[in-house]
Amino acid sequence: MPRLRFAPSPTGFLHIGGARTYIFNWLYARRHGGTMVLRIDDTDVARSTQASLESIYEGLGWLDLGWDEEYRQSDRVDLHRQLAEAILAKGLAYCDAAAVRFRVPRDPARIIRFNDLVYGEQEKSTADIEDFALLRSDGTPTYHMASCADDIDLGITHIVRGQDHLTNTFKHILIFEAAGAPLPEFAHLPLLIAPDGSKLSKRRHGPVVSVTTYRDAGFLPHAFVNFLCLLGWSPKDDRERMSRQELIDAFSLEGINRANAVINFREDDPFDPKAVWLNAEHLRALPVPDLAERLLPHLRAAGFEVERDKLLKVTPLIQERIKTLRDAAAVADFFFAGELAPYDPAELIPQKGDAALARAVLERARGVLAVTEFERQALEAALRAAAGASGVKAGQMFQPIRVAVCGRKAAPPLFETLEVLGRETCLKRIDHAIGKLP
RNA sequence: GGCGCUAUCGUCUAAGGGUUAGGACGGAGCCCUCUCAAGGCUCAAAUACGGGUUCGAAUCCCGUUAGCGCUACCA
Repeated sequence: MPRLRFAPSPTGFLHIGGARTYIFNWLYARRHGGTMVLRIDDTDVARSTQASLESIYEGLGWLDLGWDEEYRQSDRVDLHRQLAEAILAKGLAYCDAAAVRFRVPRDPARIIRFNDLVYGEQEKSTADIEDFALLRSDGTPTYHMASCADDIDLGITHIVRGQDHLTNTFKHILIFEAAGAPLPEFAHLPLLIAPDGSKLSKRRHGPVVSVTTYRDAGFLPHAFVNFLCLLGWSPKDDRERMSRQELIDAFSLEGINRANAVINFREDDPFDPKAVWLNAEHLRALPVPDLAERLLPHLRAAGFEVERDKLLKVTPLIQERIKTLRDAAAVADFFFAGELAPYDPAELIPQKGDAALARAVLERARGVLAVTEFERQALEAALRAAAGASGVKAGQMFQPIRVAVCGRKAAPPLFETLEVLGRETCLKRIDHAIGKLP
């Protein structure tokens, strides 16, 4: 059974490139009934921080992609050192000052080859590889040493990682050979880059590179994972929105392409429009109770008092009007706010009408709403009839009512909205609106 | 500098010798409609450049250009 690993170093926040690497490893492991290993590569004690370790757990936890085994390199230093010593004892490395350095066989030079599952046949002459450190002068293992020793010890069969490691792989093969270990399969992933072609960095690009930013912005983890999968990989059949199971079933390393992928964010629009669209797609596909449950914390965070029963009624009205969970606060505010935010009374005036018409319509509507059953069909019938009797078009009747009860022109369908709001609130808001008119 | 990798609409991608170079996002327009959405339809938009090979090249080869990576006792 294949064994995959994700080996982040806790020297910064989990960023989206790392998340994508994890996802591809995870997908491959699940696709082939393998094991997913999380290994924290914390050999650089000086740069490792607890905060970034927590950000890794936080980010991976949110993605909802579990791992099966977990290790920390700092617990395994003896193992790394032993392998380094063994290589030294075989005469394949030498002491350089106090450090131990691998002696790359250059006389005669030989060609090292491997077949990358994404990039194909790779080869490089040892003449172009310099001797590299295995152990630092303080005796601690370097990344190359620790990583290979662990990959061997943990029985990793597939190393799937960023393309920035492609040329390191030749060094790693040398270590595997020196250790007498079988070679794993290698697959390198194209990198995620910024619109200007530079690599993603927290310093230059800000929070958009951090996984938790997407969580906080109201992305669904399954949508976000779906989006990341589509960067550098495709199912080849035009599918875009895919469930977890569909991703697992369709995933293959051979389907990954080789060019770096741009994540399309801008300063004034920090999220890739396709990520936002895909999120909206997943949002719409969610059963109402599920969506309501996810909306709840975001609405409460925005300061609204929200009861579950009411939210269950509001959710279907906003489901296709929000692109992120966080949008709900702005779209559904009037359902939960005790008092409407101030709005311009001019909004109450319908097309081809004036303030007098608005007042007449609202007064008429008030009369109707005072006596009609608060159920969408009854409301629609009664208000349409009222419009006809007043000699105004339905739209001219509905618009002032909508603004009066919602505080704005863009809102969910009117009759459903009235029904959810209830008679008392609607009458109160219409009275208020009439009062605002000159 | 050396070594390596890459190049299809603005972006993500499909097509891997024969297609009007397909889809999606985003953009424009139309339809639907109580507003806003959602949905439907339509339009604009690409094979980096130059040489080969071939009856035929986005696709294979070479070169150029550009971008990226590695070249640490960072990972």
